[in-house]
Amino acid sequence: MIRTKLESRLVGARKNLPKGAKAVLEALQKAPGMLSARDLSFRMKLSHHTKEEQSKSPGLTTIYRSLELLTRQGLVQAVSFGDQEKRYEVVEPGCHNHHLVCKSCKKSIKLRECLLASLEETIKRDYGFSVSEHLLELFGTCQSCELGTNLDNTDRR
Amino acid sequence: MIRTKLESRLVGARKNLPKGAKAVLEALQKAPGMLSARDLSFRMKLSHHTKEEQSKSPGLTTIYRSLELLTRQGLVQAVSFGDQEKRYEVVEPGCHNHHLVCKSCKKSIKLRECLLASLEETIKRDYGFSVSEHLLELFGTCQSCELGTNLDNTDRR
DNA sequence: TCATAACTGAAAACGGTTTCCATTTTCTCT
DNA sequence: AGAGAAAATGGAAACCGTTTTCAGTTATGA
Ligand SMILES: [Zn+2]
Ligand SMILES: [Zn+2]
Ligand SMILES: [Zn+2]
Ligand SMILES: [Zn+2]
Repeated sequence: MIRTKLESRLVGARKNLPKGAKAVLEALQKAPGMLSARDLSFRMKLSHHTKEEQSKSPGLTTIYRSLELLTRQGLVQAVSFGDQEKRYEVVEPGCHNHHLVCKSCKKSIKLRECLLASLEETIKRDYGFSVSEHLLELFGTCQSCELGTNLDNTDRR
Repeated sequence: MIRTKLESRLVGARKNLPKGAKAVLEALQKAPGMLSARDLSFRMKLSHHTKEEQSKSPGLTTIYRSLELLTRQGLVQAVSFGDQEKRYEVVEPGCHNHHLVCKSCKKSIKLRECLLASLEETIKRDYGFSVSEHLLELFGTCQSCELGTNLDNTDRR
């Protein structure tokens, strides 16, 4: 098959991922929400069955390195809540998400769109500042927690 | 002088601050921008002259405790940029700021108003989620860096 | 095949923050 | 003022997420 260099680079992006990174990406895809590096490590171990298999799941170092790689490639997003721990989630390649994080049940809801896209224009005009990245996360109480109808208090971020 | 309990509590807020916290608040007020706890510690030491005096400036532990106290009282805001280190700045009591952080010169510009205040209503409607706090910081390039007219590259956050 | 580069992981280092605990300062009541 | 209780303080150690180091392993490609 004949491809242009650009095509190869794009198509190859996923293929050429090192084994560890591929495993991390898969695990993240299966995960219900955001995961910290350590959470991820646990989950990857658990997803195997025998002790022997578990020991083959990548070490923390590789997980961190893979997350960094995947983030650079735009396949994964690091989410920061202002605490020490970063969480990671898969994203539409090149896109990003923001979240509503319930302080009561700890679940997080993805915003359907970036609230800032439109504002960056305004900021350029008002401040002469060109925004290239931003950090936006919202905290509060989700509907079911507010109504007291939330029985599921699993800390599943 | 006769005061209601509430009045006393409010007026007293600053007065009743422990010595260390008062010192931290003062240092923070004098500072040109946001400071990390460690930066703050340095600055407080430097602001004294003799060795003896310097040793009287509060230790890091007290600084952290004071920042926590001042934050609880709404006099200081902890700013998070998604890295490990928190920065602190004084705010109008009970208010908060967001910033435009230049990735080139590292200076930060305070936004004149919170961009989200109006959006929280929309979010309540669209997601049934009551926002009580939020994290919003913007990164990019400031005007002078973009124009290349910024000679002052001091890393003064 | 051999050489080179890429990848991996355990242990150690790191850096910001928090905890522990013994001491000092401040407050309260007499 | 003085005794006793409560609050504040600071150095050292612990903590915890993350990064670095380095020695060993695996893929790549002439
Ligand atoms: Zn909830
Ligand atoms: Zn966005
Ligand atoms: Zn700049
Ligand atoms: Zn705001």
